Amino acid sequence: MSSLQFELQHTDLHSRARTGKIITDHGEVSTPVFMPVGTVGSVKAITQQQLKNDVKAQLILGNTYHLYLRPGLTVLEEAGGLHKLMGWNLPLLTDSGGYQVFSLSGKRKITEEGVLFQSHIDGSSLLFTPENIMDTQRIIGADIIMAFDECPPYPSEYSYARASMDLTHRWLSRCMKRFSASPEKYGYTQNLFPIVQGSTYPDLRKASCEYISCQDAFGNAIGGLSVGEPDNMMYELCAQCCEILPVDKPRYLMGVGTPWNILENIALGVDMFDCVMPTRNGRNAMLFTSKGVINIDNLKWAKDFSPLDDLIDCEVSNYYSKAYLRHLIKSKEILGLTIASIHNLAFYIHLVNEARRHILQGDFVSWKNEQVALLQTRL
RNA sequence: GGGCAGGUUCCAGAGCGGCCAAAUGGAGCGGACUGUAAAUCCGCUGUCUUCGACUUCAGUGGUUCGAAUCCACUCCUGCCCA
Repeated sequence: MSSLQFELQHTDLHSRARTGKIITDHGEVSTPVFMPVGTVGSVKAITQQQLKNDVKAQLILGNTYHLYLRPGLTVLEEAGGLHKLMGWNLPLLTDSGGYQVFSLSGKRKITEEGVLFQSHIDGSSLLFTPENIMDTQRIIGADIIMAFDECPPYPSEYSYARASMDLTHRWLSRCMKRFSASPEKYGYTQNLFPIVQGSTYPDLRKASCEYISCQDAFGNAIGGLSVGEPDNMMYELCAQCCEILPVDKPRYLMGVGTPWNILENIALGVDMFDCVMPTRNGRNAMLFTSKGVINIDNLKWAKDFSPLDDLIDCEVSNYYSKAYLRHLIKSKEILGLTIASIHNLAFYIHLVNEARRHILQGDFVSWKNEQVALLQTRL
């Protein structure tokens, strides 16, 4: 079986930040990369064309739990996979449903075998196991797929965190066994990323990173962060993980985060990020811009006819004014959701591209420190 | 000119003697949101510095221990008849 490729291009002298390239059968991805989240095969409120042309996304996410429920396996299989169903010919990554173990904690029961979910749509019982999650991700057909894990909440007791991590590790073995025993369905390569857990406990994180590193996967993910812990705690744990995880493999920090979170974690050696924040918060009136954070609902933008952001390379951000977007959002016009989502995603991707440029240029740390302060400004 | 029905806090609209600064919507204002059960959710929305105090339910004057609620008149609004 062939594998994806990761080429590490350049490592910063003053931090652990690096640039690289992931090569998949659906194209190349420059890292660091931010991946928009399209849970059900849709980055909410925006089209695939907008994703390519305005947002300039290189890779987007789908979610196994959600896609399994709708549209379901028969549709996905007959379509020839998610790429074809949704009309996205660039790389895709699917999360396994491990996050739903966390976010739908009131609707599931964890056992050694797997997780028994009560469907959030119709209440029916569904057993997700490492094996059937692999099978489902084969049918969805993303270029990168994730191991089935448990994302424990913050805070978690040590004993719980340890047991949860061990379970995730046992599930990983089952995932890898099933994955390697099952053929790719659509003639292109898929690769499985294992996920580090261990909650907020350094010794557990260390153990998990060491365990994960031994699997010799194509890339490795850090899970269980950005679930409510303070930023500094996240950075410390992430730093620790990046020191252990292989240098020559991409590192994916799952679910992170704010623009400043992303810059800080790039500095620690993370290559891949995804987060719902630019889209969800965009739909809820929060804009991330080159000059700081805007709540476009606020009265003070009502007569601000300046562009959303004229410092980034996005026609939508350069063209529409704050006053207009405020009007759309206040009026609950559907176009407002689209413009806000495109802008926020374009901003995130611009930011990560700038990070790459500064890493290559050699002034990443000073640029990053300046940006981290600036981007948090409440405008 | 006559007959009905009404005038409540930004709007709509409950309340019809004390539990009313006044339900519920909406609008407005503010906040939250991190591998998406989210175009969602949570506050605030008469004045004052909090417990609390004070001024409100078209206006004026009454009845009553007590009135947005009852009575009288006045002023408005809608519909109907001349």
